[in-house]
Amino acid sequence: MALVKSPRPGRHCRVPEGHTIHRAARRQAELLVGRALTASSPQGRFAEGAAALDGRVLERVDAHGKHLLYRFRDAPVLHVHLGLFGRFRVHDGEVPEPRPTTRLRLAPVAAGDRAVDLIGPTACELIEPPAERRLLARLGPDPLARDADPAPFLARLGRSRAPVGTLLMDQSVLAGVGNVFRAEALHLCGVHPLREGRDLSEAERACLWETVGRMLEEGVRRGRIVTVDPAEAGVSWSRIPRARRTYVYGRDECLRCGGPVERITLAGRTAYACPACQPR
DNA sequence: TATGTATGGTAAG
DNA sequence: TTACCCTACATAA
Repeated sequence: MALVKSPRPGRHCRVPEGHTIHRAARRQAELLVGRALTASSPQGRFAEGAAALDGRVLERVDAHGKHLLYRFRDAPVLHVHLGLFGRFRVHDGEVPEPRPTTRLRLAPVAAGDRAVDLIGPTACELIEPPAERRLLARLGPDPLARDADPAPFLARLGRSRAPVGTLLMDQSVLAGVGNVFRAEALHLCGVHPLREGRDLSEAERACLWETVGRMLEEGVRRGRIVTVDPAEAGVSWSRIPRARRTYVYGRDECLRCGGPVERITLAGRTAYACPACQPR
């Protein structure tokens, strides 16, 4: 039997949850919106779509949960989802040759000093309005949206018999939460992931919404996931060591009480919980 | 060089 | 539930 080594928090922090996507939307809008863009697919799998976008003016970039929608003048909407492996490489100042795995490169026609590369996405496609409506219709409220309404989220939790750990990862219940935020929000609210949604108190459900929202906002500001309270860690945000940026995610011992962290597979992914801080 | 792992999601059985 | 897709990087061999 192989020794199972636990992932060290911070060592694999490139895979995106909602905050990464909102941050990317903001940054790319700064660099690209209002300009005619060249679009190319060095890797080749999006050659046709890139050709349809080439030369068009980008008008806006919207983030919904973990999904990105690029709106061009006189062209279909570009839908991007990074999935587990996808990432952006943003170049501002010097633009290197694209890597062979670059699915899509967007760059202003006029300026040769900036470009956005998309690598390894789960989705990179042009969609028509009906498909866009279907996509948005299957997403729950996104706490990062300006007009976010918690009511549908609270109601779904309140009537579901599914484990709350499964519900938090379900993008139709709540958009933007991934495995780290799931683990950390449940821990901060003292809720065990295996409890049924409908068994949570109103205060616990409200705590989850509020906590997830705070963590996502902090993630957008910081550009990384830090969920521990700096006061508790005794240092400023930027000085929290990598190994202490989460309470239970990826850890063997709870950062708060030192007790063992249990691992449960929920919604196909490893959930982390401290049975002492999060009783069943 | 090969293997294992990852913060995601979909579609098929 | 399972298989599968997508990529980069660390570690083992």
